[in-house]
Order: sequence, then C-alpha cells, then structure tokens
Amino acid sequence: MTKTRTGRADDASDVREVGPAKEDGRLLRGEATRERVLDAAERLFADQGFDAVSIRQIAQEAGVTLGVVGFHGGAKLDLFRTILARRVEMLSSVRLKALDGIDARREPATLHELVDAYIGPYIEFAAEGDPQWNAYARLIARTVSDDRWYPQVRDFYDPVARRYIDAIARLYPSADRETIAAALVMSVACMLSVVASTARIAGLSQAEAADLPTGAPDVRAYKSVLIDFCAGGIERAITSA
Amino acid sequence: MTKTRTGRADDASDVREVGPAKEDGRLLRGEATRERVLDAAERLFADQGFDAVSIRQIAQEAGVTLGVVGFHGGAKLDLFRTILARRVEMLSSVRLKALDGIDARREPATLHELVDAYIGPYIEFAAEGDPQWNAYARLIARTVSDDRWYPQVRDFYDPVARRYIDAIARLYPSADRETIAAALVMSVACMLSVVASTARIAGLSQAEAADLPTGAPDVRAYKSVLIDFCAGGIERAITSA
DNA sequence: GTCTATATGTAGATAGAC
DNA sequence: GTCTATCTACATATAGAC
Repeated sequence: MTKTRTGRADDASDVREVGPAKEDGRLLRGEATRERVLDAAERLFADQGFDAVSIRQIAQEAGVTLGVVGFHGGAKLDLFRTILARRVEMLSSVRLKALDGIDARREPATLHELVDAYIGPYIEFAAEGDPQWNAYARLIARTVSDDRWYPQVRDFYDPVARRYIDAIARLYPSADRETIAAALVMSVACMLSVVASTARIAGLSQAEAADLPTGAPDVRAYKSVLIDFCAGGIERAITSA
Repeated sequence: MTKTRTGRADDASDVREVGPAKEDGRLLRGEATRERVLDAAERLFADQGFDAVSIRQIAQEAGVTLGVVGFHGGAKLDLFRTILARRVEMLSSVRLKALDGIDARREPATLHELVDAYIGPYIEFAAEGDPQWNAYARLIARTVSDDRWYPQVRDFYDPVARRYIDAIARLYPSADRETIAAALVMSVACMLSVVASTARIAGLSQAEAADLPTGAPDVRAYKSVLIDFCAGGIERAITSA
C-alpha cells in the first residue's frame, strides 16, 4: 500500500488548490492537460457513473494517452475525489453568501427566499453555458443518494445544509428539526431530479407516450416550478406535523 | 450475436411468468435456485449498482457457482432486466387499484389521497419486513434517474404515472400538464430519496455532525412527512403557476 | 510532461464433465 | 441442474524511454 509515485496526482486531496495554476496569465502547459483530463473524466462519470467508465475512455475523451491520465489523476478513485472537490467550494460559498445576505437585512426571511438561495445557485450552475458545470451537477446527483459516495461528499455539503436548516427553524420555531431535515433532503432530491430528468418531464407532459421531438428542454424552464414545489412542500410538511 | 444457449435464462424477457413455478405446492429444485440467484443479484445491484457488481459476487452471495448464475440469469444485462420486471407488475397494480377505488366513489378525490395512493404502496413495500422488496425499492432509485436505465423501465412506470397526472389534471382543470408532470417527477424523486436517505435525514437532524448512534431509522417514520411534502408541493406548484 | 509497453488482475461468458 | 475449467477481453496501474 506504499505510494511511490511523485506526480501531480498527489495533490488530489489538497482542496485549497482550487483553480488551475497560472504563470504570466496563461495556463501552464501541464495544467491545461490536467484540466482536460479532469473535465473529460467529469463528463464521463456524470454520464455513466464511476464503475462504467474506464481510464482508457477518459484518456480518449481527453485526447491523451493512458499514462497521462494516471500521471495527472492518480488512481481512479483519487481522480474521482479530485473532481468532486474541485467545484464544491464555489457552490457552497454562493449558497452561504446568499444566506448571509438574507440574514443581514432588517426584514425577516421568507421561506421562498431561503429555498431560492439554496436551490437557485445549483440550477444556475447546471443551466449555465459551461457544460462542465452541468456535468458536475449531474455527478452530484449520483453521489448524494449512494452509500458508497455520500460519505465522501458529506463533509462538503452537510455544514451548509445545517445552516439552512437552522434558518428555517428560526422561521418556524415550533417545528421539530427532524421534519425540517427531511424536508430539506427531499428538496435536494427534487433539485437533483429536475436536472437529471428534464427529458422525463417533457415525455410525461404528453398525454400519450411518444418520442420527444426535440432535445431535452433547458433546466431553467423548471426552476420556478421547482422552487415553488419545494417551498410549498416544506411549509406543508412543517405545519401539518 | 446468435444465441446458442438453452437455459432457463431465455425466459428473461417473458414478463408474464411472474412467480416461481410450483409442483405439488413446493418449489421445484431449479426454481428455488433461480430465486436465490435473482434475490442475491437484486440485493447486490441495489447496494452497489450494476457495474460495481460482478457475476462472481452474485454467485457467492447466492451460494452457487459461477456457471449457475449464467444458467439461470443469462447475460448480466438479462439478469438485470429480469429483476426489474419481476416485481414491477405488483407495484403498478396496487397503484392502479388504489386509483380505481378513488375514482369509483361519489365524492371527488383529494390531492392528498392521490399522492398517498401513488407513493404509499412504494413506501409500504420498501418498509415491509421482506428485505428483497427494500432492495428492489432502492434499485428503482438507481434506474429512474439514469439515462442508461430509464429507457428500460419507462414502459413499466410511465403509463401508471400518466393516469395519475390525468387524475390530478381533473382536480385542477386550469393547471397546465407540464407543471403537473414536473411536480409528479419531483414527487417520485422525494419518494425515492426518502428510502435511500433515511440515514442522511437522521444525521442532519442533529445540530452538529455526529456519528449516528443507531442504524438508519425505518422508512415508515418519514411516510407522512413525505406525503405532506409532495401534496403541498404539487398544490403550490400548480396554483402559483 | 508525455508516451509506449507491459505486468497483473479480474471481468463476462460458455463448453463440457458429472 | 449444477459444477469445473478455461477462453478471451479488458481493466488498473506503473516502469522506463523520450
């Protein structure tokens, strides 16, 4: 089990190093390759899941050879962890900043605002032109509901989730925390499913089963339905308990 | 691509044959083995996903040898499909029967009733003592949100979903169908996530991160929260559109 | 930094003995 | 029906040339 390699892949668990290293304002050569490898892996893992993807596929998708993936990504599992850690910071910080903004005001928060602050950034990232963020969004969906991966992302997401639970608890002082926690977990499930299932929604919108004429609709089309659903769901769950 | 095998596995796509064959009231010897193989595969696929499970693992879990799995299950993909088809009929028929019961009455349906009729059976199956149903319930969660598997289960679930969408549409005549479809897809996501994430809910219920003292709580503990959440969510999504 | 070559393991599938 | 033995393919991982 001794590790003898000395490549960049050893930085895998170093979350502090978020963006690519730069020099003279442009990417270092190796960094550009590293990003290509991580991006390719991110897309493939999001589409097919960890086990269905081979390192060979990743190499091909990234346009490099097998050894290069090993050099930049390390073992397959390290590669996966690196991908998860790479973007989590940004999503969490946006969520926390939005919550701070609400807390700093004079007027009390509304539930709808809180839900929007938590869910909105994810949808915006997923809908953004950058296909890598969309891939990451779908990748998260694979991790949160899987006992094998959840322990690896738990420490990233749960602290932020707790702050939102606290905020909702302040809004409904008589509600019990477990109900709020359940409602938040369900909200997250809704959020993830909308990104992953736009095609299914479009399909079920037709009265009869039919091939979808066009590609899957944009996530943003369902953003307001999603937030309304979650806000209404949380409120009902809390008030009827 | 010609198939030369002649084992029972060729019955894989024959959905009509649901239960095990019997003779003199007891299982035939081969049938019992077949059930053991399917059950073992169902548990492992539910726990780890299709790609993470090897046929060798299945054989070990079932207490048979490698060749036996091949004989009863056929190719790995056929085995997976057989498992999905084996139980879907029962869940769908309970859902449809519940809906028929509501439709047959004089009084109009309530939204809460409809949600309960759709979601309730799944939770009951998942919570039931039989660990195989729980495994199946978790396996469904892996298929619905995955582009690779959804096409395989779509024909099983979507017709029933459409009938429930119709029923909700009758309740809210001015609502547009796409909103209802989105709300139902989100409800399904909630339903699946509660079964898969009881541990996470329990964890987030604590104010601080902590190891959970006991095992994951029973799904049924969250059943009413779940149904309230979905009913409240659907109503809000529809009425604020 | 990148590539080639390869060591080593394990996967799925099936033929044929019992 | 079940088991053993094995074929073929492809996986991860890494050493060493460039």
